[in-house]
Amino acid sequence: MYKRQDESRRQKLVVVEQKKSRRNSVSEEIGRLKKAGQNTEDLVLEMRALSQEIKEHDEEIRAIEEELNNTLLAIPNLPHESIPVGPDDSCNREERQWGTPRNFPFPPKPHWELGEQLDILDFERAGKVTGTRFAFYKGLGARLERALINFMLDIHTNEHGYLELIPPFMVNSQSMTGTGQLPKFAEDMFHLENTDYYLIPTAEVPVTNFYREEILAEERLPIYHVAYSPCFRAEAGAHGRDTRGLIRQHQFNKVELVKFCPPANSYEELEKLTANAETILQRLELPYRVVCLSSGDLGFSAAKTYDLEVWLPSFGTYREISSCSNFEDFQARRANIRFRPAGGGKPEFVHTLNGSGLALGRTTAAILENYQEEDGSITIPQALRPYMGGIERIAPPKEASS
RNA sequence: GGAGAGAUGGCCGAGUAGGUUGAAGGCGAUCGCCUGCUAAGCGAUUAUACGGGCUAAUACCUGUAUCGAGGGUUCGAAUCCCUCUCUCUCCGCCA
Repeated sequence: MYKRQDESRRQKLVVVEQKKSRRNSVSEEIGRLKKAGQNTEDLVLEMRALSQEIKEHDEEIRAIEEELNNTLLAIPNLPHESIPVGPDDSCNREERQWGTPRNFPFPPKPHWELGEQLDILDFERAGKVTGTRFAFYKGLGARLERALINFMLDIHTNEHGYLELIPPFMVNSQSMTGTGQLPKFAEDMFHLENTDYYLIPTAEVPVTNFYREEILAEERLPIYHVAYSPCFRAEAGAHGRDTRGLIRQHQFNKVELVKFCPPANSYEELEKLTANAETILQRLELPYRVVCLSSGDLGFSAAKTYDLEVWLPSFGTYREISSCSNFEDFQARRANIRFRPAGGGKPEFVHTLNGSGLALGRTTAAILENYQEEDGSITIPQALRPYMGGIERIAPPKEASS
């Protein structure tokens, strides 16, 4: 199908290019003849007809290319051979576990109850001010979220070698197409009326598109970027799922890791990127496991994905907190991001990777739940205390304030 | 938001009465020469993409396209017309 279209396009291209070649040379000839004062009427007439033909050919080719392009944009990426094959998440493969879920001598509360009792989260007023699936962070809750953002950014920039970017939080449709959100997933995003702008669902979009339409010198690779951004997701089709708490919001914060590298090392880079994200959970001493998504659970654009799942006591399960993927050249083709091989030669597509390092809302939820005490207070993880001005504990307010 | 100016090759910068301009000149870069070394000097080369041919080939030959983007006029457009985008200056506004 694709092959046939492509061949027909190429054939037509040859024909039209021959005609253009003739037009160019004859036009030049006409110029010369006119200068010499000779009659050129016949040639002009002939060229008029030829130009018309060329116009028709160009139109045909354009139509074929558009059709071809549409076909291409709707095709998902090919899964990597190392991932488990299966129809859905039941076939995902657990790679490893880290830490041991704490044994609570009391029934652990869900984070939204803790947050409301501590007066650091306010879902009700967010519902009034905006709507469902939004939250206010308040007092030490806001402080905790802010501390986590800085904590993550510092580790990734200082220890893991990522260069920080603060991206635009809106992007145009071309960028959304480049990373694979468009055209297929338009309903998952917030589109700004009367514009070509979308609120970003993840910093992956602006950061990956940073190098769109560029040819990078191979010496510059690999490129590592880390970016904090809020993320906006319409969560279409998620009615009734995770309706309470911070797990599934229309807006949440995230620190995102993005890599660009030559094809040869992209799987090595995926392991490193995943390990970088894991570091955050380890420093926060949050139990988690790493899962390799099966072919059926894999996203549209990814070739291989590791999910990091953090332990949430009130759920009694692990929940996704980071998703680390290798897109191979899928995004690079769409966004036309290439590199020139060190030895010279034709530009090749880079491989792109990204992963959350980490999603903030879920991290906050995990800290509240895993570090809760019987009286409803929260112990701040050791590693985070410098970012909290030395605060060790978030205690319930003496009197209910509002 | 109002008024004006502009967008040319890695960079700077020519080129508007449409016709060897893929594009002068300069800088930079590369190669060679020269020179005890360095500097200077001299010579040559110096865009990219996509096709076709020939191939071991990213080499070579050849075609097409590209002077912000898209469309139009014309036998022929960097040069004329329209639309859009972006940049700059002034005013207004604003964090």
